[in-house]
Amino acid sequence: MRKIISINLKGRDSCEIEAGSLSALDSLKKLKIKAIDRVLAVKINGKISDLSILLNDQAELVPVYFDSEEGLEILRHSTSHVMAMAVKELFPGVKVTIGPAIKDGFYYDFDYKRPFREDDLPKIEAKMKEIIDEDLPFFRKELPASEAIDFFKKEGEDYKVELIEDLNENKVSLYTQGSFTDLCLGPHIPSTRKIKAFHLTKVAGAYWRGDEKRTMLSRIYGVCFSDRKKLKEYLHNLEEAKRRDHVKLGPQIGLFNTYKEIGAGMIVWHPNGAMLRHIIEQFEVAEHIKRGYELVKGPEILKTELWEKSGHFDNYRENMYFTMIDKQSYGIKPMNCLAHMLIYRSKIRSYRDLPKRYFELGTVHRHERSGVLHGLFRVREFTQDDAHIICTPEQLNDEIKSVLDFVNDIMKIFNFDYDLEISTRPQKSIGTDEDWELATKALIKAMEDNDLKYDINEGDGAFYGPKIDVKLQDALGRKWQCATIQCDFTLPERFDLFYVDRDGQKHRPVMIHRVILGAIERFIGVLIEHYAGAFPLWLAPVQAIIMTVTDRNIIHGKKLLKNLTDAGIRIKGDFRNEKLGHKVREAQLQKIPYMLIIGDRECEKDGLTPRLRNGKNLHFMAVKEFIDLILAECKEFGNKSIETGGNNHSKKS
RNA sequence: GCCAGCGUAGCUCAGAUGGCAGAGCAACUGAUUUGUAAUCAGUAGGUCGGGGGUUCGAUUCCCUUCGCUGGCUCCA
Repeated sequence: MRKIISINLKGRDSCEIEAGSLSALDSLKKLKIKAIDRVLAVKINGKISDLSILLNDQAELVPVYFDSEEGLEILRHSTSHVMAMAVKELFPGVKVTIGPAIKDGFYYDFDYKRPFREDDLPKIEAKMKEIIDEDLPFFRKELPASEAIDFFKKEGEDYKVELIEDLNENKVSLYTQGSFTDLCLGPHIPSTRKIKAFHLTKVAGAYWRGDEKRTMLSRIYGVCFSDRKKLKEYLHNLEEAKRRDHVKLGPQIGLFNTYKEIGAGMIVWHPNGAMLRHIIEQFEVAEHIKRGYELVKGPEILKTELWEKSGHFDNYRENMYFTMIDKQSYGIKPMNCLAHMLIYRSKIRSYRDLPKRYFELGTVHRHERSGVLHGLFRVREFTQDDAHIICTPEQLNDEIKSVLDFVNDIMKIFNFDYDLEISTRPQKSIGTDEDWELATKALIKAMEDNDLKYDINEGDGAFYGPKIDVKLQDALGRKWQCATIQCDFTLPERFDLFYVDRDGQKHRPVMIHRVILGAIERFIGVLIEHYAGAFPLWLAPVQAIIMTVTDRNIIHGKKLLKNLTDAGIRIKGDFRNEKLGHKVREAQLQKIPYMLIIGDRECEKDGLTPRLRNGKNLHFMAVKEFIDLILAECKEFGNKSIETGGNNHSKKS
């Protein structure tokens, strides 16, 4: 029996067709949508599908275009299938596993008798281009799981068999293009020629199903965009990121270095970097004192017994270093909380004393696995701007809220946008379910009270409590975890912390662990890349450099050097017998904000002419005028001179 | 820790199918006295990351170790 159905473009044209007579693509054509060749898939009543699907029921259609987020995901996923096909043709005996779309591209994991190498990529890429030129259509087929298992067994694709068995579905779908068939939910692009711009970028090892106890597979990464221009743009951004790379830039501008004779993951701060740290640390101390924190300082090593008591020994041992002193085992601290607990416990506390807010720029050591180390971002010794707030359960909400405000204030000063995530109870953890629930709710409530939007990160909390993680975004839009706020009911219990309440009875306080910048090392790494080494004046380790034109000007230059140093300006002098252009070039490469040119004119009129690092010259000015200029600029924290694109700090819309 | 790649002067890089190790910049010395991204000349600089092996001979081939890079796992 013929059935007539009505189809329409969401909120627009509609028409009637015979059920099962037209594919989604033909229907879209019939509805005369724009730029049909840029459509990759379709949403049918909200559900995303292949264009080849036949319409059997009344449908509201929304075309999915190439450059939409969903379109790109489909395109990238299909490209991964094309890559898998190319690899199978080039490397007989290879087994395929999974190959999803990811940010900017895709990957596919393979099991082959040898891992893939970078120099395999051009061959694979060439093969992929052949496949794309053949314009092979993607076919979808649904079949019972058992049949699919038989099919993949025959093909020798054991990983696919395992995947289907674990799916526990009666029916599965397969996609085929040319000689290649893959287990896949879809949807896919109509045919391979839709792929216009891709590039294979790197090879890497990856564990089967992310489990380090299972087979090491060989992963190939690629990027893929809707057109060549976007691909070029992406590659250009990579170059830009390389130009800002703190691992290279840091040593070049005299901030820090690493030394293999000292050891992996250990940072040595050179004068400019030590100055930068000092500026940031001083700033932080002042900000904390302003907000009612007290400075404290714990030792670097504490008895192992204490780490056993806190739960670190059971839950964090692999990351800790231990040493023996007089037959006593000690652990080098990986966190700062223990001493803070004992400081609290050193007196009987009344509810009137709470909250106690202990702040420490605490240097910790963690045994990070060698493969994860990277520049300042992952190190084995680092300093946290760490505080522990011990308060009554009633105060918890307000305290979390004020920490969130604190984070917001500081991020604004450094000109960072950020996102928030709540991480819940992990597998390996201590404490009761009730406490975890209570703590998690407290975090959520504080976020909602502050009208902040957040994501949930299941099972990603610390072993002693859930946390709010702050992911800041740098000038290139990359995200970094820095601040974290963690709620803890367990350590107060383990250390038997209490306060005496109005009722004269002992009660258990709650503890918040929190950092604002996180690890100073990582934060400085982010800053270097954010500013490309050209720090705003208040952070610049060297704010200005005096450069003389000839030796006649040295006396005046030295006088200025003293005046400006006395005024508290971080200044250097370049009195070498070099041409001015040479001195300018070097200062420029060092990204020093102000170059103060001193020639005969400046000597006669007793002043200086500043040149900015952007190449602009200011007018001649007296020393006093320059000092005022600098002090005023420092007060702005550089927020006017950098553009990071909008100042949205995660407020709910 | 695992997979892959890499390590030659302070930096950027050449080099040799195994036969005395090179350039530019930086450094140092001298000349030059200079006005906004590199003045000229000269000098010095290396157990080719370390250790072991194969070889008449290793920076080159093999093993091992240290370090770096990109991923995986982990994380501030």
